[in-house]
Amino acid sequence: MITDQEEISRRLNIKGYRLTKQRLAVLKVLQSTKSHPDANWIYEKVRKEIPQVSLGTIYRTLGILKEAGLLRELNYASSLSHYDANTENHAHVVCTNCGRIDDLPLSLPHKLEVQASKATDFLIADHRLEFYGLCPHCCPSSAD
Amino acid sequence: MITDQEEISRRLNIKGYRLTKQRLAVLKVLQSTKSHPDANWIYEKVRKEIPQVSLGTIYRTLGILKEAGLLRELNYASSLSHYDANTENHAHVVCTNCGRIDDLPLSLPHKLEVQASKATDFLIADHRLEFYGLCPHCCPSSAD
DNA sequence: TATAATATTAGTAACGATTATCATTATGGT
DNA sequence: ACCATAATGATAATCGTTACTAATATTATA
Ligand SMILES: [Mn+2]
Ligand SMILES: [Mn+2]
Ligand SMILES: [Zn+2]
Ligand SMILES: [Zn+2]
Repeated sequence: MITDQEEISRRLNIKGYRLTKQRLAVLKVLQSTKSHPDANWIYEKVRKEIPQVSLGTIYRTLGILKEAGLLRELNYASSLSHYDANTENHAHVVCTNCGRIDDLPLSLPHKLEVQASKATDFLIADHRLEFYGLCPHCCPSSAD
Repeated sequence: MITDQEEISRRLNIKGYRLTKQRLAVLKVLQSTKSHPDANWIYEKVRKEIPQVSLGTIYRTLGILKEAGLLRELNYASSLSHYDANTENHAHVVCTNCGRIDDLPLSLPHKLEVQASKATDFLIADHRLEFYGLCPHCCPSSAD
């Protein structure tokens, strides 16, 4: 998670973008949660600080921050996108019932990345590892 | 890939669905390709056999076949869903430039599944492993 | 500091993939 | 054949996301 404002600005500048208060606000909001929120959730939070901000700006900003490598976009079957300020490679668990997304302190062994590179003629740059199941609240056999 | 018609019918019946010619046609089309197509591609193919079929039926059918475990739905950042008749757990490589999706003959080590189960209180049922990069056609350094 | 060039924004309209609705048709069981 | 129910085709509606545009802010230049 990149929190240094100079570094944030630098990363945006590389791609030809400026650091505006809207962009910083979006990133701060995303960095303040562990919940992998969607664009609308971020919009509602940013509005508290910048009431006249528009949802279009949120989407535009999320795209730009992603391009600058300051966040990641996650999306799941037939649903909307979720965003994650943690740009380190890490796995997720997704509840197939309620949509809750948690981090998993787990990364793909380097060996597997190498194996993948060898098995294809694609030039691999990135990967995603996700587990699906039921969270404690949605698990029927649990008395939680 | 489940090709036996009795088995297809059985799997649908378990979920309370019948095997209709539209449903069989959709599954056959999907099973005939390795390209992980989207709903519209499937629609165009099915139309050749059943000209009056509607796109709504394609979507409805894909949902039902998925529920019956006869196909998988894949989707990627801010894009439409793609479908895969191979329901075995296997990894994919996705070209971030042109969208091409290839299979990777690679599966997640069981050890990692166990590790994931231990690291969370979710009840894990499934997972997805994907690599992102550039296919040979989109790779600038390649003279292909 | 004025001025010009450019980037960003808010507001809103448009888009497009997916879902829902509903009248009609097909299917399966008696 | 009759009935109950499931599935279809046609079409309308939904909704997340993008595109457009005029106004505003920022940066570069003189
Ligand atoms: Mn995360
Ligand atoms: Mn596949
Ligand atoms: Zn849940
Ligand atoms: Zn490509």
